[in-house]
Amino acid sequence: MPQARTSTPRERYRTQVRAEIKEHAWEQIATAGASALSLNAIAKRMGMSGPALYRYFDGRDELITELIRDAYRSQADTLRAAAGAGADLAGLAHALRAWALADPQRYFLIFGTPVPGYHAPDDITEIAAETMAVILDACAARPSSDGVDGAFDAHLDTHRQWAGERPVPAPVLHRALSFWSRLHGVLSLELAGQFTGMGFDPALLFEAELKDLLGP
Amino acid sequence: MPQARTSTPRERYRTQVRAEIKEHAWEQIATAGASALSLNAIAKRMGMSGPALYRYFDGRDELITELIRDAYRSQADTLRAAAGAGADLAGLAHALRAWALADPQRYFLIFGTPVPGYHAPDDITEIAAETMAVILDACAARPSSDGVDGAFDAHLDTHRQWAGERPVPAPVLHRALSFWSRLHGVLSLELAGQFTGMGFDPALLFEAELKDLLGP
DNA sequence: CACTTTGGTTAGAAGCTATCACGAACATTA
DNA sequence: TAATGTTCGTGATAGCTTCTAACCAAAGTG
Repeated sequence: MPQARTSTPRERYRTQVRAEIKEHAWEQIATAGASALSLNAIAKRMGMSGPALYRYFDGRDELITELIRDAYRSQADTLRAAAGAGADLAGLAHALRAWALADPQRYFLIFGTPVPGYHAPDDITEIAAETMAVILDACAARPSSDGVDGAFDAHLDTHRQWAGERPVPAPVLHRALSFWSRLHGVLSLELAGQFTGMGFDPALLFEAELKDLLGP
Repeated sequence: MPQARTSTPRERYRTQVRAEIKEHAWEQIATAGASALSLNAIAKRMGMSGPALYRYFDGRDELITELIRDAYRSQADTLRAAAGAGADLAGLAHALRAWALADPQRYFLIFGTPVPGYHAPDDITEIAAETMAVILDACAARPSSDGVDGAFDAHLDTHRQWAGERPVPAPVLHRALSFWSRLHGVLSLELAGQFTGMGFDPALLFEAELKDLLGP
């Protein structure tokens, strides 16, 4: 059990209110999108008047940054939990898809349209690296041909600092990037509704891409 | 030559002003993103006061819808031009990438974060279908095994209304969807800056994905 | 020349973010 | 217990946004 002595009643209240604010923010984002997030609306729905929220967040940007942080953390936790439960690459893919479908706007908060001026804080890129680490480990666990066969593999062999200290062969790095980008391709198009009206089942396209990814 | 008699001076003025408004809108979108598009700022930069723009567009939504329409048209024209110049699937891929890199925010206007309430007008989906038609034709021009090999191919064989009347075999439909989703995967991640700081060249990942797509 | 349509203006309503100054509740210390 | 300091919430205000309404002038039309 964590030591509860260092948390004064005021701190507890503060963190509780912050959590409640984020709760309402998520609800609002899920229904109207991140661009329609209104501090005023959140405040009124919580029974207090506008400027009160500025006691808890420096402004709209800081709130959104915090939500982005939580989204990254949620994604990393989900994949880590799946990997911890013994999931292989296919299992990770399904976990990722379920996580994305559970809240599409949360997915787009991470992978959606970038705001030209915005630069994510360093700790966020660290959390993103954790997600990548889970994928990399799952890729390394799969048998693969060790030969460096393509120009990209040769390039990756000398540009691998994003993989940290892991001594994985270049084809594994390649597989991880393909895994990420292909699943993101299907998922983002599906979540954005680009497949609606086309008449086929996006889940089957996802499975087909995954099968091709893991296949021969 | 089109008959110029049906265009009165007033109509010419009107379309010219509309074009100028869209010009400024694109500039603003490219630098600050679509969410930061301000009718007021456009008006002031054009030397007239705010509400004047409402003579030309019903509101912000209609302007953005018009920009989205232009973006789709630009994409379709680009791909059609490439196909007309004899480009194969690889050529189309490179044309698409160049088009996306030329204006990332234009790409995200089409494929970026969807606004929950928004539904595109019918003519926009028609233009999107034109783009798909170009890709489908290029896919059909490639030699491919005719056997229906996967569950998804079987599914596509009975859910193919999105391909119109084209009598292409299911594997070709499958190839077109993979082409679209995989290239979108790499492109959107690159344009969103998800690869920055990782140290490898996104162009080479794009080439690797393309090669795998066209390969054996 | 008179009349209608069109383009532009200013004024204003309603909404948003964000800052400021003040009062009230709470916590801590003398 | 009393005094002091910190934190929370308020209303007022500035400045921005979209968008409507009322009005005026200019351009085209009978």
